[in-house]
Amino acid sequence: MGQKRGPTGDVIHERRRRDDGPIHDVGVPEDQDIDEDFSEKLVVPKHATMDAVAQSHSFQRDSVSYIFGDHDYTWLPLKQDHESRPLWITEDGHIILEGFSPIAEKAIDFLITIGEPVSRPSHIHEYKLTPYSLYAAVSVGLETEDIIEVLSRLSKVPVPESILGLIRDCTLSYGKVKLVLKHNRYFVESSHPEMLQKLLRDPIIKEARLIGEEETNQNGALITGKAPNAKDLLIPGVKKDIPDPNKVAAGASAAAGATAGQDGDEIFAVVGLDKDDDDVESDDVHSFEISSSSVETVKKRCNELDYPMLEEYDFRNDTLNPDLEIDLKPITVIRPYQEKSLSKMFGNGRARSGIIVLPCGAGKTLVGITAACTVKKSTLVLCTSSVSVLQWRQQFLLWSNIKPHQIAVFTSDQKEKFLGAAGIVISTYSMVANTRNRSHDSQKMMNFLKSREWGFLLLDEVHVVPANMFRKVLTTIAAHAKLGLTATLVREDEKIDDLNFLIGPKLYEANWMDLASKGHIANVQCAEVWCPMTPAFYREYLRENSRKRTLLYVMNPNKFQACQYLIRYHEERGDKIIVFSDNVYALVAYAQKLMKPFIYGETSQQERVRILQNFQHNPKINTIFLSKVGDTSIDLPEATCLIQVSSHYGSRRQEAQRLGRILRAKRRNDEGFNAFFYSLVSKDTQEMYYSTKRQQFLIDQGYAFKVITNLDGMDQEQDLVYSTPAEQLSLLQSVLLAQESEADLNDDVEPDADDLTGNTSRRSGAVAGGSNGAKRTVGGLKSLSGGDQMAYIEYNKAVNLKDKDKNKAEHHPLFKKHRNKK
DNA sequence: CTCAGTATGT
DNA sequence: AAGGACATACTGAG
Repeated sequence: MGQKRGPTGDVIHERRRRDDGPIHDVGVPEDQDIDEDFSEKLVVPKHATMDAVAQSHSFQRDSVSYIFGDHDYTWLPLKQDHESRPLWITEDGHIILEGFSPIAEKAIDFLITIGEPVSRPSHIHEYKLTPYSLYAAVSVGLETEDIIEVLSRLSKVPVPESILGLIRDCTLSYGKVKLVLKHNRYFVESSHPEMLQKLLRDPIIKEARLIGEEETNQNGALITGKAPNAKDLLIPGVKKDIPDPNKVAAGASAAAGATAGQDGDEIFAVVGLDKDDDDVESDDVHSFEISSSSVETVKKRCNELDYPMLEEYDFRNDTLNPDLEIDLKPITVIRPYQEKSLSKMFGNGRARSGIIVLPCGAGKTLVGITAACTVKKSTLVLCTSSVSVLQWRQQFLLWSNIKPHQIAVFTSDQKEKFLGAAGIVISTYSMVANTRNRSHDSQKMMNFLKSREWGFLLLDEVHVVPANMFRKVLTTIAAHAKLGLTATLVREDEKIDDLNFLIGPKLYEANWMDLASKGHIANVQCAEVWCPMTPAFYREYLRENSRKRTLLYVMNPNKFQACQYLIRYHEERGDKIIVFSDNVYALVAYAQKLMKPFIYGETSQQERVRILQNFQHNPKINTIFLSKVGDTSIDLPEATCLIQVSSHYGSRRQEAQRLGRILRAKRRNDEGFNAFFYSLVSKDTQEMYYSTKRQQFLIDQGYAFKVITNLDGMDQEQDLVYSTPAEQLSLLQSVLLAQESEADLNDDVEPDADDLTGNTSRRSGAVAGGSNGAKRTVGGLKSLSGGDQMAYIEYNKAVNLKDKDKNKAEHHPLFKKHRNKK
C-alpha cells in the first residue's frame, strides 16, 4: 500500500462497483453500505488512503462499457487461441483492447498508429478506426496489407469484412497525393498521374488550378519531375539513428513478457517503418499548380473525395531556402516518447505536417524545438498569448544554440526582425490573423512574413486554430511543414476535425497514464467532492432562474467549508494549492473570506507578478485563487494541489488544462500520488451534470475520479467559515443581494472589498435582466445530447441497485431539461 | 451573455 | 521623449 496518505479517510461511494474488484483493500465492507442513504458517509478507517483506492482498479469508471450496452457480441466466433490475442474488432470500427495482455504495450503502439484512442482506462482500452486515423497510419508509412495482417493476428475474432473494406478503401488512395510548396507556389503532386486527372475532373479543384508556362497548353498536361529520395536522417538529441518505433516496442516487451513472447514478435514482424518509401520505386512525379488562396478549399475537397493530400517537406534537398544554423545543445537529450513522436514526423527523412499531442508538462516545447533543429530552415512559431511568445524565445535559447539575434519576437510590444537570411520568428495568432487596421510597423512586419517562404511553421496550442480568425494564418503564411502541438485535442464545437485538412493528421498522442507511471509527469489523484446544499440555499436554488442558480450553488456554505478544509489539510501537508473559480463574484468572495490572494482578469500585471512570486517563494503563501486567467497565458509556478470551486459549463479542455497545471509536480518518491485534483460540486444541482461532462476527457485518458461525499474529519474541524445558521443566512442574503445590485447598478462590488487587489474600474458587465443561460446553439446541444461517450451512461447503468434510483432521480431530470431546451 | 485575451490609439 | 494608465474594438470559448 502506498506510503502517503490521502487527505481524508474518506470513501464513500464509488460510481461503479465490480464484483471482482479488491474492494476490501479500502476497507469498505461490501454488504454494509446497502441500506444507507448514499449521501451518508461510508466511514473508512483513517489508514485507508486515496492511494489504496486508486491502486485497486475497481474504482475506475469504466467508460468503455457503454459500447457493449446495446450490443451483444457473443455470437462472434472466437478463434481457438483467442486467449493469447488481446483485442476485439467490431463491425463499426471499434477496437477493444485488453490492457492486461502481455503484448498490450506493443498492441497499443500499433493501435495508436492506425486508430483514434477513444477511452483508455486501465484495464480495457477502446480505439476507433476512422478514415482520418487510417490516413495518419499511411502517412507514417504503414501499408494496407500490413495493417490488415497485424490486425487479424491480434484479434480474437476474425476481422469483419466491413472493416477490411474500410481499411482498403481508405489506405489505398491515401497518401498518394501530396501538396508541395515550391518557390512560394503550391503544387499538387503524385506519382500516379491518373489520380491527378481524376482530381482535376472535380469542378472545385479544377477551378483552383493555375496553368503556368511550364505546362504545354494542352489542358491535361502535368508537370513531371524526379521524386526525392532521402535516407539517413538524424534527429538531434537522439543518440542513435531514428529508431523504428515498432522495433523499439517489440524489443522492450520481448524482454518483459515471456508468456506470449515468440508469438508477439512475429505479429509485429511485418510492420517495418524503415522499409523504402511508399513510392520510391517510381521515380517520376507529376503535378499541377493551384493558387495559394485556394489551398484550404482544395485540401478540404480532396479529403471529401477520399484523396487526402499529404504534406511533406523534403527539407534536406531544399537548396532554395537558406539553411538556419541551429542545433540542440549537446547536453540536451530528449525523452523516449518525445523521440517517438518526432520519429513519426520525420520517419521517412522528410518533414510531415501533422499534430503531436502531449500532456502539459511533458515537454511539448522541446519537441517543437527539436523539430525546428531537425528542419534547420526559417521557422515561424505561433502562440496564443504574448507571454508564451516570450517563453518560447527563452526556451529556444535554453535548449538550442541559436544566436539571440536570429530569434525575433513579433507582438504588439516588440516588432523585431532577425538578421541574416534565415531565422526564427515567434508571434501570436491574433497578430498574424489580424485583419483590422495595423500600425505601420506591424504592417511592415506582416509584409515580411508573407513575402517569404517558411520552412517550418510551429503551431502552439493548435486546438485554437479552427477558430474563424486563427485559421486564416494558414493561408496567409506559406510554410513547407506544419507541426501542431497541443495537450488537449478537444473542443466543445465540431471544428476539431478541420485540423485534419488544415494541418494534417494526428501523428502521435501520448498516453497520460503511461507517462505518469514512467515518472515523466505527476501522478494525480482526482476526486470529486459532493457538497450537499444547505436547506436554505437549496430552497432558493429551486426558486431561482438558471442564472442565479449558478451563484447559489457556487456559494453553497458547505462547499465553502469543504474548500477551507481541503486548503488547510494540504497546506499542512506542505502542498502548494491553486483554487480555480470561473465565477468572479465567487472567486472574490472565497478568497477574501479565506484571506488568500487572488488573481483574475482585472488584476494588474504587476499585481499578478507580485502574487505569483510570493506563491512561489514565500513559504507563508501557499494558496492562491485564480479565475480562468489561469487556464491560459499565466506562467504558473509548480503546484501540487488543485481545487475547483466553480466549474460550470462542461469544458473538457479547460478541465484537462487545469489538471495540466499540476502535472509538472516532481515525483517525490516512487509510489503513490504526488498531486491532487479536487472538484467541488454542490449536490443535486446542475453542477453535477457539468462536472460529469468536464471529466470525460480525463477519464478517457485513464484517470479515475473518486467521489467523496464526506470529508472525514471535517466535522471535528474548528472554526470553519459559515458554520452557524446566522452566518449562512447572511451569506445567502448577500448572494441574493449581489445579484440584485449587479443587475441594477453594476459597479457596486462588495462593501467589504477593502483589500481588493487590482482596481475594479472595468465595468463588471451590465446584466441584461431576463432570461438567459439557455444555450440554444445546435452544436452545443448536439454535444450535450450526443452522450455517446459520457460517463453518466455507465454511471447510471453500472452502479449497484440501491444507488441506481438515487442517481436516476439526480440525473434524469437534468438531462431531460437540457434536451427540452431545444 | 460572461469572462478572458490581444492590439492599438490617446 | 518615453512610457504607463486607460479606453476602445474585436475575438475566442463555452
